Amino acid sequence: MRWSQVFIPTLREVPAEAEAASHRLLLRAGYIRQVSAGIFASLFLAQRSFLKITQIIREEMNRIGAQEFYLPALNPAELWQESGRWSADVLFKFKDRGGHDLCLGMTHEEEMTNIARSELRSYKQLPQIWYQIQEKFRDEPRPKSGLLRLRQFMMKDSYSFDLDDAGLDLSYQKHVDAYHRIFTRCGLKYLHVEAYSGMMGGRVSSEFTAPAESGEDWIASCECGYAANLEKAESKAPPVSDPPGDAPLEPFSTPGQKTIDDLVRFTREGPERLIKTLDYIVESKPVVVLLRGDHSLSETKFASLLGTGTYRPATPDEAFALHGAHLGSLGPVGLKGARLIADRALEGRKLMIAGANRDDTHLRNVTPGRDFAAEYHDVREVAAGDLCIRCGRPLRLTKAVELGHVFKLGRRYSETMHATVLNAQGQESPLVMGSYGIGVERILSAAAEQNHDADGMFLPRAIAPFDVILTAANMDDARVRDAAGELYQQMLDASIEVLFDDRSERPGVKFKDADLIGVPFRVTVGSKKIQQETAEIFDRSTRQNQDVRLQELLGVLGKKLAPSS
RNA sequence: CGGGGCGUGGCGCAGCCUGGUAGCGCGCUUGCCUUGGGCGCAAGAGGUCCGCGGUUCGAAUCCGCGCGCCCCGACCA
Repeated sequence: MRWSQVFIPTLREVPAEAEAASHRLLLRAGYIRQVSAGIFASLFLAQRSFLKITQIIREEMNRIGAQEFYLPALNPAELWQESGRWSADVLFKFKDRGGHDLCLGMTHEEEMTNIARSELRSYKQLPQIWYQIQEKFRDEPRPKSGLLRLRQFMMKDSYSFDLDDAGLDLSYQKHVDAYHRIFTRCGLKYLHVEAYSGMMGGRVSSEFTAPAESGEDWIASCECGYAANLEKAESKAPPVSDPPGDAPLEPFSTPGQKTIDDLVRFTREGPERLIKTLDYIVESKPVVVLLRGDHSLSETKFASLLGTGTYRPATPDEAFALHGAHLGSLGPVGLKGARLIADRALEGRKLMIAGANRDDTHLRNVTPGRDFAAEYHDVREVAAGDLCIRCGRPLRLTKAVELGHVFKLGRRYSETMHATVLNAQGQESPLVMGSYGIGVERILSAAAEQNHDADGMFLPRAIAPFDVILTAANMDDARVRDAAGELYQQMLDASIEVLFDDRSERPGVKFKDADLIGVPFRVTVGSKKIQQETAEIFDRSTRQNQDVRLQELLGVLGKKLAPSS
């Protein structure tokens, strides 16, 4: 391709709305333009990149025996009403001219299951893995960060159908293997982490995430290999020492001391010596949660434990009705009429401080187990400084972009949608399903996040729109023009994907653009060096410049391109 | 959905407080010049000042109501 003939609208200045690095860069480099919140047009460079990414995905999916489909995004309401997801508020819904309810698919469990149930009859047809690479639509409450959270986006989603759990385990593992190959081939730094499955999800799920500044997920990881999404991550709190011996409960006056911070100042005890009492109303019943003063509740763990997402913090009036005291003096001792859940970090502790359920009063020497009985569960969010549950070393917390999610769905859809096959005994048996997604735009965004500097991007070769940019420093110099033209032809003949910058711009402009757009190598032909029959090969990621004789250039370049191909 | 910010040629911004000719830089067009890191000179083109309503002799500017976009939080099958 000749730059003079293609559309690559690079920007010198950054549009004000772009904050995330990948968003800024992809705009400036002329990859994308925004149409509306969370809706982007992919221009020439972006589309080239996406085609490379989807090709890698396709090859690796095909390698595990998955079959590519193409399904409609436009769905009748009935399908979603049947699965129970019609009420999802991120689902785009509307009516056709006949007044029929329709929606745009946000994933394709319903459609895939629908095909499976009407076509799969026998266990002998299993296992099946079906996938597609298609647009998904989600009415996100808050689209953001360029291509990182979109309302319309491209997703590879696959679905496995097995007769039993053992089969599902196998299909799941195939996907995990394929995903490792996909993200490795895309040249990304990534982590495979344990994930929270969501209220509607199955039992097991894990995510592939790319550490990046603009990521929305927090990942806890350890040298020993343990890694989990913060929603799911478990940890040991560093040990805390309580006073020795034993002592009876002792109320003391704490006028006006309401928050943990207040009490820390007032009592001169550390926050880890306090018990934090939180009241929730769960499906109209009160649930009281106890945490260490310096810990915070993980709402996903809490919801997961409750088995429902229908809960809210209690109002001050409701808390008063339950405890006989106002917020700020609540505690577990003597509490009746509520389910009492304590975080595991309180197990085995003693002589702590908690609210007395009397206004402006707290209790000293509160000892879990002796002074109140609670169910112990892990309900707190991992905090900086916590230790790995496997090996005891300190956990790292990293921001990351979720690239892919693999789920063991089990029978959630096959049961609600009656998708069964006959097993070897001739009995109807619900299909055991898995679902597996990859966000295509997020791969490009994560690569930009991970591979950029002040001047622009240096994308991994496998997903960069071109392998090489051939820069003719001065098109008015006939020797330069001829030599560059010849090199261009040689590269085309060698199947190197080359963008020939033949514009009659000043060299500075061309170098700036070349640095910006994410092509891994630049070959520069200039007036001075052409007289020595040499040109330069510039490695964008390392910024190493190398003079190479013209007749050797193709060979040297070929070697540089080879390793990652 | 709560909090904050912004909306003025393609992009980045000033003007708004204190109402009276719509401006600057970049980009774009043409000519000259220059040619290894966004060069210089000159001449141009390009604007429903987000929309609607109100106040006023007069509104980009003041008031009201909307809409859009960004950020933080909530949410995220």
